[in-house]
Amino acid sequence: MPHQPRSAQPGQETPGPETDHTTPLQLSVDRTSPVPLYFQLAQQLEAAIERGRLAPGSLLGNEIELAGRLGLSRPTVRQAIQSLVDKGLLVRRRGVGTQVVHSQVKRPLELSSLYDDLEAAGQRPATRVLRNTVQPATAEVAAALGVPEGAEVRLIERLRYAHDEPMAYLRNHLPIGLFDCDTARLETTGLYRMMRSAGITLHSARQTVGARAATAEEAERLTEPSGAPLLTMERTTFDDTGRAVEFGSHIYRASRYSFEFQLLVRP
Amino acid sequence: MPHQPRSAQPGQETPGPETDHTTPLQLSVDRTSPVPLYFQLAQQLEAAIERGRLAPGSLLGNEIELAGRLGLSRPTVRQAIQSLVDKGLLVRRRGVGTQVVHSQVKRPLELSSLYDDLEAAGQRPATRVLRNTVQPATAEVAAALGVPEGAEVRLIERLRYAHDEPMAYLRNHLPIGLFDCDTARLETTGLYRMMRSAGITLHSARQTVGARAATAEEAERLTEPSGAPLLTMERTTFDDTGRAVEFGSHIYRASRYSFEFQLLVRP
DNA sequence: CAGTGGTCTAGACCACAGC
DNA sequence: CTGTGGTCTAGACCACTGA
Repeated sequence: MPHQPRSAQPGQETPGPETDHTTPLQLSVDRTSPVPLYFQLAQQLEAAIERGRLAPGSLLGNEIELAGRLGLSRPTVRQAIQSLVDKGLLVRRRGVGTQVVHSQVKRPLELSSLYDDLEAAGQRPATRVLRNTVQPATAEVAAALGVPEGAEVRLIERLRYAHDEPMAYLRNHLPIGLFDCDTARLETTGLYRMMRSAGITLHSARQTVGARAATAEEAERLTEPSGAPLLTMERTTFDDTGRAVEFGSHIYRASRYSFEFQLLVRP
Repeated sequence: MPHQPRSAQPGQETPGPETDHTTPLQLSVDRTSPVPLYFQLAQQLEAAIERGRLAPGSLLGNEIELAGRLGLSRPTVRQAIQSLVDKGLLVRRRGVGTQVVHSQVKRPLELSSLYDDLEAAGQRPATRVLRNTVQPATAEVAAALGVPEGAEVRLIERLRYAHDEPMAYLRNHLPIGLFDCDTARLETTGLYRMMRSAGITLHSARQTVGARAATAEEAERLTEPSGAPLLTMERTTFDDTGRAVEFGSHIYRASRYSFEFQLLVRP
């Protein structure tokens, strides 16, 4: 997600090799594969767009013809196209056709953990677990997690480092019994990765991002001067059944971090 | 979107009237209506969930039976259900059935303008346009908007007030000719509302949120003490064809604002 | 006008969950 | 085992776009 080291520059993407506008595009499906036909087609179209074989703005050819060419039914082809429309890669216009979206649309950023972000950025992340206990939920935590006030919840406090420098102070509350919350594993990986490997399917998160000046204690913990601007984030994460699986209340050194994310308009 | 006055409290939702778990739910479609059948069904299901007539976790009844009851085909019913699954209101489990998600999932926040947010929060927003000109695009702006460097783009600088107090300093770059950018209208409404009424369909936005200390000039403009923490936001907004329609670079008084938004995991 | 996507039908077989 | 959703087919008619 969303978190990005300040140092990371949004590099300009180099254009792919010259697009071949003559051949109509090589597409085929494997009916012996367990992969759904619509999914195979969607993957191939997405790859073609990605590689520039389908130029931005170019028409895809009508659905009937595409279905005939692949030996598929029209609904199946439509399902493939629809999945790419949902991803924002294609646009359908009645009476016109289906075209590749103009300009390179960057793919939406994933809901990843700060740990993964740092690792992907080559920042050599490290974690120090300051606390890993079970406590009764305060009113705020109970409301966020949807548990009764006073119910036991796990509290985890961590310092996240990159290149041996503190980057963020992370405070998480989790429902107990959801998955094994081993301190040793917490030190070597991210919370979301632990959840995913426990079979939890993350679905959405609601966040509030703000800023404020660091207190003396916070400043010391993050090796910032007192009063330095901090980024604050509160996040409640939900799984695919709508249950809250995590409530976090974090602070980041604003001098080192900013959040990057993609918002989608829900029509 | 995203922007929320600090003062706004996320009020606890009061539970609806007692759910009737006996009657299977009143559903019907009007075949004379121009509204698609799957959409009518989706609306009714959504309303039922909203009103608590369908309790969280309750099963919806299988698709075949539902189709039979409504006189619809299964694919049509599936299309309705799928749209609600996409919205995060329903969960499908093979071999189990379709159930309403646990816990009230808040609906994703919209990509609205700061103006709309303030207005919705009863903050009586006002805008002062400081600048509304056409300029050659800098490298950064050109990259964000996908236009050649040096091409003419519109530059708008605004101060946004709430209750007669400055809240944010907004700086926008827009492709020229996209829509009429009248200064008078800018003072009485939001940019996104102007775009929408010009027929532009907003699709997604990519944002970066950070924080830093205010410079002397910024502090004065926002009536904050020098060095006060500011929230910074850069945003590029895209329409449904993938074209960048706006690039903004804004600062907000951290003492007054935080951003709230919802992230969705794209499977 | 012809061509496109938007919607809808009435079937079919399969994979997986839970008993 | 039964019941569920997941996938797929081969048609159909309509609404809109652009020439």
